[in-house]
Amino acid sequence: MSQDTSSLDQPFPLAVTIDRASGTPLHLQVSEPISRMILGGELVPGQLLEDEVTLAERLQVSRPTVRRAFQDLVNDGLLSRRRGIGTRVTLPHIHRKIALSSLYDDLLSDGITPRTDVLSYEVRLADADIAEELGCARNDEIVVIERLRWSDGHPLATMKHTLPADCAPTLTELTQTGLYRGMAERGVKPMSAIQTVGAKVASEREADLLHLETGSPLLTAERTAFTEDGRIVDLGKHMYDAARYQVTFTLLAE
Amino acid sequence: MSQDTSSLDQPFPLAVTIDRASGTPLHLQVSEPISRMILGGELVPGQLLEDEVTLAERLQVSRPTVRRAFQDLVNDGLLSRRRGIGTRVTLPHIHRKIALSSLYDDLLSDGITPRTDVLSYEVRLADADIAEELGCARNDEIVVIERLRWSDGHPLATMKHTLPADCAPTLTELTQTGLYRGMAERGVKPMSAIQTVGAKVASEREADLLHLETGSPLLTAERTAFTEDGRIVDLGKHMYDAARYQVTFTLLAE
DNA sequence: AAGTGGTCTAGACCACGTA
DNA sequence: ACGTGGTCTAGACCACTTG
Repeated sequence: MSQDTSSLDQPFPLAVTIDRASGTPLHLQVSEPISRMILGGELVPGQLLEDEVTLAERLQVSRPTVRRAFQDLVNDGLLSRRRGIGTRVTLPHIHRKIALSSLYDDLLSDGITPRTDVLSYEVRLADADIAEELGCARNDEIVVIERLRWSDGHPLATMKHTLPADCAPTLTELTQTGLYRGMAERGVKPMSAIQTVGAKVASEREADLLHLETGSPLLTAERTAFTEDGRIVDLGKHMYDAARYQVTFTLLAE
Repeated sequence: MSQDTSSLDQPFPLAVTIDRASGTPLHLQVSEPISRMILGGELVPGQLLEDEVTLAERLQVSRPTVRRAFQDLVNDGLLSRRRGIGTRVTLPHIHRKIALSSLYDDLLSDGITPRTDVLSYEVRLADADIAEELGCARNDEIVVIERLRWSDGHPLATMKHTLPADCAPTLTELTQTGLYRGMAERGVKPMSAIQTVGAKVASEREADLLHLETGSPLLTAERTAFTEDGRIVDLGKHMYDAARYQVTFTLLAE
């Protein structure tokens, strides 16, 4: 019977300290350490946390402040709360919502990958179709880039980008620092993107580029990236070797 | 110049009324009408809303209550707020986060689709591998179901499910009401799922089932569905005709 | 009955963007 | 200087779950 009262059911003594002199908001001083402990594995799924009243007293902050911190963590999928029950760390699969897919990684953090070749870099004028897709005017200057991404010594993906010329890095910047970093240096920061994933079989050209047989399966991704003010700053059409690349994400009911 | 002060920049006179007698929380009585107006197109992207102080006065509720309502809508991606600026309806592409993908639809609302054939329905005992994947014990009873989903008179997907026997609908229920409804009738409600999407080419059997040529591209989805308490209640392995099915979703930075 | 989270109030002060 | 949202407080009452 000594195992019946599992340590999971004992409120975890959260090692959180509040510094009222630091500029950071109190609710963040509460939520961030907890978030780190969960993501770092120090706080395991199912672990019960202190109730909000007790924690507020202990930290000498108001209850709404602790509530705000806990609620943010619930919205991030790290905690789950039930009235009359308490607050617990959610089950691990939910956490992946944070980590997201590797497709998401390459939205913001490329240039880190070991090798990305630039296959072509063209400056053109937008025709009617491109203008429509990019939400720009006809004959606006655009840049079309084709790249080949490598991983573990093998080609992993072909990536084709179409973007307004004023957002695009120069060819030199592109090869040296990556696409999104080059855009950031122009003050262009994608804040959201809508993405469609599908499948096709490799054409002869695609197979050549990716070192595959013609007819091999490819995972396709079409992504439209937006800045905060709604401007379209990148149209990406990518093709991945399906044998080596998949997309994982979490779905929540409701 | 008369167009410079666009109607978007005039605070929208929100038609919200508060009923303190109704049991529904005040913050919902504020946020839900706004949500409906945005999703319904009545409130267009870019529209400025009343500031929270004014709205709180007008509705005779406290400022934190209005804040709570607005913050929920920000978390849903419907509003965006900037200090010193105000609160505006976000740009339309963000709203799709709500609608999610059609893969998500068939997580919870199948049985609505025009036709789903049951190809096989087997009761087995879990071997070591299945037990591992399902998080159950070896030799627990499990049910393995194969189905074929149709759309517009053509087969769209093969769907294979493995689930604990006590979660599974009977064959009769399955054919009459659909899988997830049958599970719901057993009190089994999937609350979240983790899903991996990839691509492959059709084998001879898959091609036959889907009325395709061998070697046609297929979009694959493997989904593990969980109840709120973390129990695994469905392992799905699905294959879609890539020519007719894609997955769309939204990515947000940070 | 006791303990939990859920809701709500009426203030206060601050940081930021604009004019 | 002004108006906006961001943060914080110290209470209060309610609804749900468990012993």
